[in-house]
Amino acid sequence: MKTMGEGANGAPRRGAGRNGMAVPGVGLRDVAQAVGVSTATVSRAINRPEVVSVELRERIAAVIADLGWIPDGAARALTTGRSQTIGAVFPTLGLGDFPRAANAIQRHLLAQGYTLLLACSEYDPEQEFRQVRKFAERGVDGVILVGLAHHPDLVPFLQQRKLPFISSFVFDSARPGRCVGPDNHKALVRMTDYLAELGHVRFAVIAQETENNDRAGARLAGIRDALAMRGLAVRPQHLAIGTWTIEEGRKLFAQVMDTDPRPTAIVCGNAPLAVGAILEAAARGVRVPEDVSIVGYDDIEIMSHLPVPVTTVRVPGEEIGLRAARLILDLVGGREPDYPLESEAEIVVRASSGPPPGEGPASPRLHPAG
Amino acid sequence: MKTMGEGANGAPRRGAGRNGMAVPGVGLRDVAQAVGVSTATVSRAINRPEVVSVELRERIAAVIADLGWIPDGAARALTTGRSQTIGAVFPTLGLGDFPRAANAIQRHLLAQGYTLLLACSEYDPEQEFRQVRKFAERGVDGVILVGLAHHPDLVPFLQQRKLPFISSFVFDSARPGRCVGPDNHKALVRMTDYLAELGHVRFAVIAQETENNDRAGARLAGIRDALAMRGLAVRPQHLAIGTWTIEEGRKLFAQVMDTDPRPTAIVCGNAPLAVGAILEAAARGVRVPEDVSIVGYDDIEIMSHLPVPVTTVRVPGEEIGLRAARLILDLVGGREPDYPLESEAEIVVRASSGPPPGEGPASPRLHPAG
DNA sequence: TTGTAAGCGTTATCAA
DNA sequence: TTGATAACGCTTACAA
Repeated sequence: MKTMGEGANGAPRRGAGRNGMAVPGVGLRDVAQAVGVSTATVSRAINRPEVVSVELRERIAAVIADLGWIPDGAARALTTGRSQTIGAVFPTLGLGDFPRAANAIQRHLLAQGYTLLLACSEYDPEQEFRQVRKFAERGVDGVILVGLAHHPDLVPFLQQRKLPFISSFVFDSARPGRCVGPDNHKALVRMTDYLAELGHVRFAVIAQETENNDRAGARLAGIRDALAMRGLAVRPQHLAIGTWTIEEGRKLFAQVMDTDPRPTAIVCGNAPLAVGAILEAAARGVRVPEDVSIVGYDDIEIMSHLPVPVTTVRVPGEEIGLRAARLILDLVGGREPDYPLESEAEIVVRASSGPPPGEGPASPRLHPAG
Repeated sequence: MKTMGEGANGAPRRGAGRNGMAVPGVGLRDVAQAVGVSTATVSRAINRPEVVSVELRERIAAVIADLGWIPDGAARALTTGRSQTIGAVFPTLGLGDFPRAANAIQRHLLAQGYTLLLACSEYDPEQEFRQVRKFAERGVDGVILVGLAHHPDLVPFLQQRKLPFISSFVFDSARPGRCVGPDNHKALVRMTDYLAELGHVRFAVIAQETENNDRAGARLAGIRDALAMRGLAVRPQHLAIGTWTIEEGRKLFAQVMDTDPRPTAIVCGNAPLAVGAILEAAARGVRVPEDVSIVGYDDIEIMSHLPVPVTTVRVPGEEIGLRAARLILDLVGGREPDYPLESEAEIVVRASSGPPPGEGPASPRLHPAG
C-alpha cells in the first residue's frame, strides 16, 4: 500500500493528455500549473471569486480562456453532490402548451446555470417512472413532473432519494408548494357555468382518456360537477373518449352529433380535439355556434385563427414553465417560494360559443348532417 | 501524509450516509459489503455480467434490488470518460417537425441507455453556442445540431474537444456522414417545378428570415434556381420575409396579394405561414386554388384538415429523429453508419394547388380582396 | 489570501 | 473468477 504522492513528486501523473471529458488533455491542474498556483486557488477563482485576489483572479481567467478549459461537470458533481441538472418528464411535446412550457423551463434553468434533461412519458406511467429512474442515475438535482397521477412507486422512489420534485400543469390546494399550474377542475367548472348561463342544457364532452391523466380527469369532473349543480348530466352517448389528434376530434364530433337528441354544446378536452370538432362541423355544414357551441382547452395559436375562432381555456404555458423552473430550483436550494403557484386559467370567449339553438322563439332545428 | 487505508481497516470511512447522489447512503461499497464481495466484483456484475459467476451475479442482483442502489452517473462518467448523454439544440420546440423529432431522438437514446439533454437556440447562433458549451461542460458524448449555419466558433470548439456532432434536418452531399435530413434545396426545386408545370409563372414566396437559417435559405434558393431554369424570377414585391406564426402568414399573404400583378402561386417557407395564408385567403374570399395556389412546408396534422387541405413538403420528422440518434451514437461509438442519411422530402399534393387562374380560355380574374 | 491533501463513487489494471 | 487499489478531475476543510 503506497501513499497518494501526487503534488509531492511531479510523478508520471498525467501524460500529454488522456481523453476524459471537456478539452482532451487540459484540466484544472494544467491551468494551475500555467498560472503557477495551486488547483485549489483556481477552483476558488471560479467558484468564489471574491475570495481570490483580483490580480490573481485575472491572471487565472486569462489562462483559462487561453487554454480553453471547461470544468468537468462529472468531477464537479462527484465532489459537490450536485449536478446542476434538472429532469423534466412531459407526456408529449406535440400537444398544447407543453412545448412552450418546456422552452420556458429550459431558458430559466440555463439562466441559473442549470441544464434541462427532457423526456417524454407518452402518457404511460411505466415509461414516466423509467425516465425518472434514469434521471436519478444521472444525478439530477430535481424533477419536474406533469400532473399528479403517477406510477405508485414513483413518489416513494423520489422521496427515498430525497429528490425534490414538483407537479406542473396542475394546482391542488391540498398540496400547496409542490404544484404549479391551473386548477383544471375549477377551469372547467367555469367554462361549464359559462355555457349553462348561455342556456345550454344538453352537453357533450369529447376528451382524452382519463386513466393515466389526472388533469383530463379533473376537467371532466369539473364539467360534471358544474352540471350537477344544476341538476344536469352528460348523457352516456354524449361522452366520447379518445386521443389527442385533429382526426380524432373530427371523429368524436361526428359521433356525438349523430345522436338524438343532439347536444347543443360540446366541450373538448384538449386543443387538437377542439380543432377537429370545429373543422368537422364546417365540413358537415353544421353551423357554429348557431347549431352547436364548441369550446376547447388550451389557447394555441390556431384557436383564434380558425374560420370560427374557438372559445377556449387559456393556460399560460410560458408562465407555468417559468414558475416550475423557479419552484424546483427553490426546492433544490431549500428556499421557500414566495410567489403564486396557481395560474389563472382564463376563459377566452370567441365566436364558437353562443346560446343554444332552441333558445327564444323555438326555431326549427336544422339537420344538415343528417 | 497518511495512507488511503480503506479496506485495510473498517475505519470511519462512511457513516450512516452522506447525501451525494442516488440513494443517500447506499453506494457500490454497501452492496459489495452486503454480498460479501469486493466493489470490483459488483461493478463487473453490472457492466460485464458474463464475466461473473452466475451464482454470484444473482446474489448481487438481489442485493442491489433490495438496497435500491442506483449507480452514480457522475462517478461513472468520471472514471469512464463517457457520460452516456447526448445534447441536442433545436431552434424551437413549437415548430413543425421539431417536437416529433425530439421525441424520436429521446426514445431511441433511452433505448440505448443514453439520456438526452435538450436545449433551444431560438434561431440565435450565440445562444446555440452557449448551449453547446454548457453541454460540453456537462460532458455530453455527442451533440445533435439543426442545420449547417452556426456560430463561427462552434464547429472549431467541438472539433478541438473531439466531440462528435451531426447536423439534422439538412442533407448536403458535400458533407456525407454528418447530416441527416432532407435536401431542402432539392425539395423546393421539386415543389417549384410542380407548380411551374401546372402553368404558374408569377410566384410569390413568404418565408422565414434566412439570416441564421441555412435550411430556410436553401429552400429559397431552391425556388429561385428552379425558376431561373425557366427564365423566371420572384418579383421583389412578391417576396415577403417574416417569422413563423399563423398571424405572420396572414399578414404576409395579404402583403403579396396586394400587388399588381398578383402572384398565381404562393410558396410558404414553413407550416404556420402556410396555415396563415390559407386562413387569410378564406377570410378575404380569395379562392384557393382557383385564384391562387398556396403550398407549404412540413406536413403537420392541421395541413390536411384545413378547409382547403394544403399541398406541402412532407418531412419525415420521426425518421430524421431516429436516424439522428443512431448516427450520433454510431459516431460516438466509432462505427460507420450503413444506412441512408438523406431523407426523401415528398411533395404531398392536396387541394390548395392547381393551374393558375389565367390558364386556358383567358378567364377574367376576380379581385375579391380589392 | 493561498496551499496541502483528502475525499467524492465508480471503473479498470494488476495480481492472485 | 475474484480482490486490492490506483486513478478520474474536481472541491473543500484545514493549515499556513
